[in-house]
Amino acid sequence: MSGPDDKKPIDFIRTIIEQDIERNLNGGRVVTRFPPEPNGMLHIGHAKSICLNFGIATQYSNARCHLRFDDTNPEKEEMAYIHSIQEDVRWLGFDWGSHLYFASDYFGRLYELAEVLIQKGMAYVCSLCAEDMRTYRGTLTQPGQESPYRSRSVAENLAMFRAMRAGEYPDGSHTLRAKISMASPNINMRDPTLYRIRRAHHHQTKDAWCIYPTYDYTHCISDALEGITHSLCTLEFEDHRPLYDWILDQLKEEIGCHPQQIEFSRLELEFTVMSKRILTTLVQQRHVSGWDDPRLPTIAGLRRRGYTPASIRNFCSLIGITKAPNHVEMALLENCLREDLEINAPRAMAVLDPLRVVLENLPEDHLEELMVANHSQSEAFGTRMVPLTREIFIERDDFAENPPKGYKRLVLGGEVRLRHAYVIRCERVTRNPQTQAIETLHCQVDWATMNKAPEGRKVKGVIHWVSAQRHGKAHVHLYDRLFSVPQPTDNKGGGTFLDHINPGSLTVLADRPVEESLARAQLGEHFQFERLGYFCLDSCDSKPGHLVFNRSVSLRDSWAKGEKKA
RNA sequence: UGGGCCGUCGCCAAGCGGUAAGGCACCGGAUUUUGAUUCCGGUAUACCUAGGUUCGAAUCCUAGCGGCCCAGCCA
Repeated sequence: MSGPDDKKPIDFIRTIIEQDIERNLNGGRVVTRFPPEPNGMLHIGHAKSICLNFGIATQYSNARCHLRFDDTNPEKEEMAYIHSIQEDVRWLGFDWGSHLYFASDYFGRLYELAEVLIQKGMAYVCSLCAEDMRTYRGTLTQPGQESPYRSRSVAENLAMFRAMRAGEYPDGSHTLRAKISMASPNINMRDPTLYRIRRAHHHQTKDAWCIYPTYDYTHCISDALEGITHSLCTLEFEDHRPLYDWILDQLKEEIGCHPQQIEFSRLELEFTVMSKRILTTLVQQRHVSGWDDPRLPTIAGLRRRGYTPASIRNFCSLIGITKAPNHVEMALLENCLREDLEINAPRAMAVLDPLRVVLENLPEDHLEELMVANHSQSEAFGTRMVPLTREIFIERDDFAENPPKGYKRLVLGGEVRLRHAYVIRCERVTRNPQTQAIETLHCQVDWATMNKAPEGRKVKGVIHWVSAQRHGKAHVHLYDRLFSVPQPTDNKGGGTFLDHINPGSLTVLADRPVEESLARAQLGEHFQFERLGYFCLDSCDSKPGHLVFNRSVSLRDSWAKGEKKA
């Protein structure tokens, strides 16, 4: 791995870790973990966490990072996500080596430790139904009430918990709860649930269990069993830290390892959503084509859109790690991609809105095979052949009848350079007799201008083109932001995120002329279509003979910017 | 309104008592066969506000103000 993402920034978490290393805490070892729940696909917010956790593991000498599936809720989880998550982490460029774990690996140990808690009088079986438990919990401002089952004897608790495990009770009839304090101002400490009865088939443990441990009980113990030193999570778990610590404190003799939980703020990106629930809704209600829809901030979507692992890693490095709420602009992400592809994408030409041009001083059968550079800054990209013929296509907005001030492209009677080829002059236009729309431009090439500046005048404009007689065809997908407002989930004035979906987020252009060489493009391969943007061959819809290009990101366009202002 | 957390340029973000880094965005200008890239230059007397401590405060203290999270047998 090389590139800008190698510059490791020092954030408050790394500062803590470096202090811990210096003080020889944990024998100088650093063990982190990335703990996804397999109930959806990963998104750019997860990438932030992945880059943090795995980044730390690669950066310090005595360090490693585990991939652990937090699979304690079988009803919502699927095997398919377990595969896609691993694929995404690997694609981002990270490796967990042999350290692949499942929280469900620890179900046996977790159960034993629950009995230990019961024996210590620190947990009890509660027979309140869900609704009653909510009432007993109290509110933000009022303390809760103790469950009437709170004082069951150790023996009774043990017997009942064993019966729960043995399947002697119906789903939801009892829970195992920690005995902490119903008066705690922290609601998470008001006797939180540790185990619930759920007859659900688990993707890993199959039907071995009918009781499942909760996140709060499972996570801290899983961390401790794996010898995690720094358990990094997002801010919403800050209120859970006292519980994380409480459980491990009770089990000090049994486990003897107490990882440090440190929280950082989650990533918010403008004009999109990061909530798994909302992403799932968008997919299920078909507002997008699937989890890998190129408009989605999922790793799969970004990959299909044309984002590169390096660009995403660089982005994660640039946004930093803090506890402050942050809403990062899309422009930063886009810039990271441009920065990568500017150096790494070969160039090609395509015309998205074609206007026919006849080069009248070329013979009908003119065929000039131009060898052009695949990258004007780097010879390593080699060359390709681009055929020049009498008829070509140029971009419709590269010609103007009434040019705005400062227009550098083609006008009637004016000159422009055809990229990699000659300077041409536009002599006249012909129109559609019905609509009066311009149909064809009639131009003359200046033979003296191949690889040479024209004599006695300056030609400022350069436009791209494709032969009308020898070209390939491609469908081109143009993407815009999925939502029309910066924070689609902020609905203070009523409504939902669905009200902010941008109806113009996808534009499909069919059968556009592209240069012949693109027929050899590989799935997922990146190109810069000169003067237009970066595109990548769609890994899903593209087939041999049927090219589909996704626009990953447009080029910067200071002209369009000025135009908009005028 | 109980508890937890946060507040430095339009957006991220350094800074940890010695006089406001950097990136993105934006605005100029140079070079350019991509109006791209590259290159130069500009952009917070100011760090939520008000007091205080100090020779000196974004950094320490006090009081306010604003924002985010928490009442799943979700994670």
